[in-house]
Amino acid sequence: MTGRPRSAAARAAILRAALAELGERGYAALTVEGIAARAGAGKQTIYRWWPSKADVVLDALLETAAERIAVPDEGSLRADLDAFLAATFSQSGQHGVLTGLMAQSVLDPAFAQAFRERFLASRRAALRGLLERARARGEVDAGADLDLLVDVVYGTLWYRMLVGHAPLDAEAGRRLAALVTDAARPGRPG
Amino acid sequence: MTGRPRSAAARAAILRAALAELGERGYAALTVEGIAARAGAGKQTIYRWWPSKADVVLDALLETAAERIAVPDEGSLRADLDAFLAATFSQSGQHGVLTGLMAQSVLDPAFAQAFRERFLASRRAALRGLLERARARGEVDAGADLDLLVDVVYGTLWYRMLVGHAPLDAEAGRRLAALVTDAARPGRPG
Amino acid sequence: MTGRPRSAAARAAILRAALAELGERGYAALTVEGIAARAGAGKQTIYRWWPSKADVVLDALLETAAERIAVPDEGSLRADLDAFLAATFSQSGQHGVLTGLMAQSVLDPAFAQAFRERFLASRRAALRGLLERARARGEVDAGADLDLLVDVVYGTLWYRMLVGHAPLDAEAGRRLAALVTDAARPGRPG
Amino acid sequence: MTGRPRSAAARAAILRAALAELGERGYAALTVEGIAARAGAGKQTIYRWWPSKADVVLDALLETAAERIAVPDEGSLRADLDAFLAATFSQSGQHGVLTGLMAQSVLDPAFAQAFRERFLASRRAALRGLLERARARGEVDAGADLDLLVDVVYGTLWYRMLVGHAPLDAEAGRRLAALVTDAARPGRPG
DNA sequence: TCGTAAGCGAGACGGTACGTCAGGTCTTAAT
DNA sequence: ATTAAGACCTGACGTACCGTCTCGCTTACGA
Repeated sequence: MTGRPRSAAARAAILRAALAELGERGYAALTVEGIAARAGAGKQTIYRWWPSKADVVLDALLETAAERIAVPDEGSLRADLDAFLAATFSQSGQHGVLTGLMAQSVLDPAFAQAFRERFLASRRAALRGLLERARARGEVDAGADLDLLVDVVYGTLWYRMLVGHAPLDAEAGRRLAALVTDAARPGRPG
Repeated sequence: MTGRPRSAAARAAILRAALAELGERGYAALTVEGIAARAGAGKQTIYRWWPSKADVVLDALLETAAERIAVPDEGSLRADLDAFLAATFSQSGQHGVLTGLMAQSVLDPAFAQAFRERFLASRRAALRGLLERARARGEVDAGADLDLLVDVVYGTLWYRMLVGHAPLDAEAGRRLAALVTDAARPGRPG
Repeated sequence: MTGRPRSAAARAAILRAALAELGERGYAALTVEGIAARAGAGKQTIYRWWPSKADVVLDALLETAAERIAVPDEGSLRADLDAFLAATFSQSGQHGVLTGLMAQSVLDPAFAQAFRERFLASRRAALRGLLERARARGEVDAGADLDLLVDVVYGTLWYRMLVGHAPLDAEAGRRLAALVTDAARPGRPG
Repeated sequence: MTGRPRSAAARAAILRAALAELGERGYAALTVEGIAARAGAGKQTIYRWWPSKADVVLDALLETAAERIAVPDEGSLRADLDAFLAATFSQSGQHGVLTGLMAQSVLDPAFAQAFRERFLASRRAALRGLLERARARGEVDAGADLDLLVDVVYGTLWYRMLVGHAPLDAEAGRRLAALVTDAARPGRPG
């Protein structure tokens, strides 16, 4: 009736192997066979629990401690945005993984939903919370479209990550923070 | 010594087949074999002239008349941006193709360069030209980071195209145009 | 310390399921998983008691009442052989099972021994007993190689079952009985 | 229109590899992957030309020079049969291959037809030709069922090969030859 | 004008990975 | 201790495409 319970060891080994393969070979070269072989797991065990290799990577990513979202509270919108973007930009080692997941999300609608709901949404919520706090302090126009502001910030980040035509460094973060702070200020035209 | 020249018919048939497959099956299901079969061409003919299937799609896309970039000149930045975004958003039928190419560009660095230089660059240049005209008219701060503004506009567009969490309609275009116009206005803090 | 005794119900369900699968799908498609699923038994229960799926089938076969060996005693060798072959041929519904077991016995030496000792041997002994009785009556040459005669009879049967190039009907039985009766007669050259 | 022609080298390498794997591991352990790997061929190349691994083995077997059928002509039925059986028994190294093919032929009807028509039929025809010659010489009863005689000979051989309960040596060949010669003699009862 | 060099459709080739199936082993809770 | 359930590792299956390679056949140049 009950059956053998799922092996936590196998799950951990698979997630660990996925990250290792990602690091060594990159997202494009990732294969289910490779992950299974490195994890000492059967392919079936992967297919039993994850619909695609991208879901494995997503789970692995979400379990990484470094993935915790920093929500700064510096007292002013500008300082908060600076800190938020600096924290986000500092994880540049994961750009390859993130863009790989975004690519997969384009190619596989089922994964797109998981990616949106389990990864992107929490980051959007964090940034939105930051903006809402600023609005409560009167730093953001009461009628501002906060979702659009979130999209402007993350859109610019993702666009540069994906296209790679411009740097994602501290200076870029400061300029983007300044632009957004200004665009959100009270009294702007609607 | 010269040999038989390249067949324009084969080239056209291949591009046509690529677009047809794209339309019927979507980017993820695209295969070189499928394109060749539908075009009545040999696979070798494709590999002889294009390094990857994404390059075929890119060529096909660039040859589409609808792909011509509209660079409006309405007399004011706000009106120009409105028109520019409206024109861009109206091509929503191609979102699947565009996001597919972006995905491919993540997975294949060689294609990424082609995509950046042959597709994205000209669109960025068009938008930048629009902003430069506005700056010459005094509608944009002299010290504004025009490249950042371009990234903000295209970043937001691509982000919404890729994630699909928010609409890309006329209203969204107007709000984005308003935000950018305001952020670029002279006298804003740096 | 003795633990739960073997479940007769499980054993019966497994044998029943094996026969049912055999009938519906044929020997080649038989799987331990399929038998277990249909029997509502665990795979382990099968592996605990039978070394291979063929052994399950062998047990199932040996338990079938129809499998009882008819050893006729009609008073003459010819009549006995006729009856024996007629009885054997009449079980033509089991040809698929029998040839399946013979195939398995080729592919698995461990099963081959079980098949030989638990199934084939008793049938050979029955036929040999029939011939010995005939020899005691003087219908068979004292120096005849009874084992060879048994092989000739069963060899011809199995060959036709396996190859399927010629019928195994009443007429074929009579001809074979006549041939063997004649070949075994006293006074034949050695 | 034509396409690249089939590679004779690949075909030969595959047949050679199949025989080598057979010799080293036996029929039961034969895999398409193993054959492909040893032949340095792609699996698809095997699947393109042969419906199953057994068909590969059959082709390999038919190409072996040692497989030529010896049809002796010694002047008398008894001597012919002795020679025929001796020649057949001498190829005992191939028993494993032959029984493997017979097993496959039980499990796969499509292969059964190929095995019957391309392998068994020619051997049956050779033996039948030998018996027909004897009948023309008056050594075989005019009304004898030659097909039954062929089945008796091959049936006995196959039965001993498959079951392995009795030797297939020169002495066994002589006894079988004697039995068949006697059973076929003119004037026997019908 | 005619050879020849390259392009062309076709399709076989060696590979890699896919997602599935079944094998035989193991680990639970329940009996 | 045995059972049903079912997860586990293993290994082979047959398929899909990859990118390369030969074929026989055009086609247009240039000697």
